[in-house]
Amino acid sequence: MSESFRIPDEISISDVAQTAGVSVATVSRVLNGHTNVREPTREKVLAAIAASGYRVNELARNLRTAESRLLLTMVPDFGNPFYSAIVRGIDSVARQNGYFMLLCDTGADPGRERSYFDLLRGRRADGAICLDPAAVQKALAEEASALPWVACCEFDPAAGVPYVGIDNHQAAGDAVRHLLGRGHKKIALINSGHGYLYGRQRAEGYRDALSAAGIEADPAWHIDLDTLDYAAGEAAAHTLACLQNNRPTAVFAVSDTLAIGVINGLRGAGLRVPDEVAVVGFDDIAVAAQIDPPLTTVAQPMRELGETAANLLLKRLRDPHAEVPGVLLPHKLMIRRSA
Amino acid sequence: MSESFRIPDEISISDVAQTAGVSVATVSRVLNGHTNVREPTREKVLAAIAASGYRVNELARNLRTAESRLLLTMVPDFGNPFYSAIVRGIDSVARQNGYFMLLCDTGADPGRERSYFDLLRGRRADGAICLDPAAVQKALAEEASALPWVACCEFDPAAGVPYVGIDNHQAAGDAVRHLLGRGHKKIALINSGHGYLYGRQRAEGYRDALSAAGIEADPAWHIDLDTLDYAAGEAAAHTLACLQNNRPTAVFAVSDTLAIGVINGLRGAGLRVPDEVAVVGFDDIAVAAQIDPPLTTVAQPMRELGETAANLLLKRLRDPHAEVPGVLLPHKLMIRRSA
DNA sequence: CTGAAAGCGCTAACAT
DNA sequence: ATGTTAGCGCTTTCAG
Repeated sequence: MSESFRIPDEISISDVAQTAGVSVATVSRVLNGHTNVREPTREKVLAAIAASGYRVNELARNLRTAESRLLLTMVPDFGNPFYSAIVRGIDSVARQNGYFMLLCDTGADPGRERSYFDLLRGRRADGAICLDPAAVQKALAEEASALPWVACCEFDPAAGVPYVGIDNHQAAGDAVRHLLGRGHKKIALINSGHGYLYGRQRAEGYRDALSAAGIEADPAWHIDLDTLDYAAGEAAAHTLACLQNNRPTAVFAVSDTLAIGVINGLRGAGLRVPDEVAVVGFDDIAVAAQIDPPLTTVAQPMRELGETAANLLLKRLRDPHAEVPGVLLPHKLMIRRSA
Repeated sequence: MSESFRIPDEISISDVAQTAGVSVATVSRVLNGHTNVREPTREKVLAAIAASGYRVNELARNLRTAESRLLLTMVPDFGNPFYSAIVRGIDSVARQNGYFMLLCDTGADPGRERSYFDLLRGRRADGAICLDPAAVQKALAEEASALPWVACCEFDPAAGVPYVGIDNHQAAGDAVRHLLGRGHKKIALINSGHGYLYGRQRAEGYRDALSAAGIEADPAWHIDLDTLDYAAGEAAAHTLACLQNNRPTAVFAVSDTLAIGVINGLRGAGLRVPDEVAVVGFDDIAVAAQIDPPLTTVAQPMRELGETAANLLLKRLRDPHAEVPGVLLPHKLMIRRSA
């Protein structure tokens, strides 16, 4: 089972030093690739390491060097495919720069988010990227503002935290104008809860595009949801379908998951998409192009969003005093068959 | 470099001790909730902590206590919704037991998986749950077998690593028998690459169910893919659709993402589901019930899978010598409209 | 080129 | 009840 009751890897640098017949300093030098070690010595050390199966205790190293080379990414819900492409972008630049990226699911809960920020405070991670709702971020804005983190997708430009995202107001306007261009005048909005900044911005974009066209929306067409589940979208569609006398002919959902649920709900209510009701979504997640009819939606540059966020963070890590800008990336309307 | 440039939170336990006029031991005692501290003393310490904004350096604490209370979960691709429910199960039991769970995306790459295992070796995490392909796990089986980890969904019963999963052979058989029961005799199999154990097991389940019914499958109906992308399923559907003289009337895909792609591809080829071709998937991800037609699929108990994996790991952490069993959880065929 | 020694921030005996 | 002290395993001056 085991040596004589010590688990195999209780070997420390001094054990290695001893069997190699050198000092711990020398072992440390070869461990870190320092050049000032004579070849024979280095080889002795390497041999001792190999023979013992020694592994650096990163905890000790991190304590000494005061860095962990770990980055955290916090998402409100990693069940939402929207985040995966972003996270992959973050991961790839982190990796290229010698960092590990670890993902945390906060469930959009301030308490949980806070606990992950504690990993930062406790020096167990060097920095973080937060995709949580702006409201959640705000909950710890003051106390966390000194911490090395950046906001992605959701951000408060006034918070003094570096961020990257898109112009949601404009993007929502583009979606609505596309619907307008197809002759729709009765356009519903299916939005997420008020915790999300993007929700407020897209709602404004929707409203502004409508009023610019001289159209006034029926309040009954404006539905606020507290989740982005498919099921929530489905339920919203039923609500809309029941508006007998004044049913909208189009709906703009602020998330593809919602939009997909809406299409399903419409189908359940016997309404055909896009003939009777057109639907446009937001994000352009992978499955959006797979469903029937393929979803017209506003594509976010997900991978670039992630890469940019990671680069901003890295920059901030290199120079804590650097002015890190907020950046907005371009979106793009993907016209498919649902609208 | 620093000294005069110290960032605000360079405060250590001894600073606190000093301003509180006590020893570091006492500060440590109140930090850890030990009872043998007089109330007035405790209050002095608490005040000093609050005044300074002091935060425990977890790195130092971890080094001293030799545990990090961090758990790692490695997935081959967190873009696949199948994993999110499992991960959520893991997360919740980890949290209940005072552990943080952090997610790693290995991209099914042995090199990356290895680097995450290094976090374990370097004592930066206490344990891990691995959902990677069995082949990837195997790549480091020997060297990693001493490490505290468990396998989830993908596992090699002979590897000596605790695991949890389902009976893939049986589950695939159930799917195929359902198709058989509907009168299908020409049933295609769309499988993932050979790296996945579940792929081999489900292929066998498929074959066995078929031969038990006295049916021999045309080799052209057996398509192996090297990804689970929607697009791959779509492409496979086209291949199948082109089998003019001997086109299958049903397809069993080993993943819902594949099945959804297949349905889309079939539609593109002008074939109606389920009338002309029936489709059954595997996993029962959230979107499976949303598409048209709703997908018939084999549901895995995803959340329980995750919870069980976490419990096995925790058990192993508590007692490294405990015999931790392999466990198989029940699956369930969800009959919807696609087959 | 190599070693001795200090110390990162904390916890836990061991004293008092 | 509180303080003193010895490390956890490592990196890094500072000497030689």
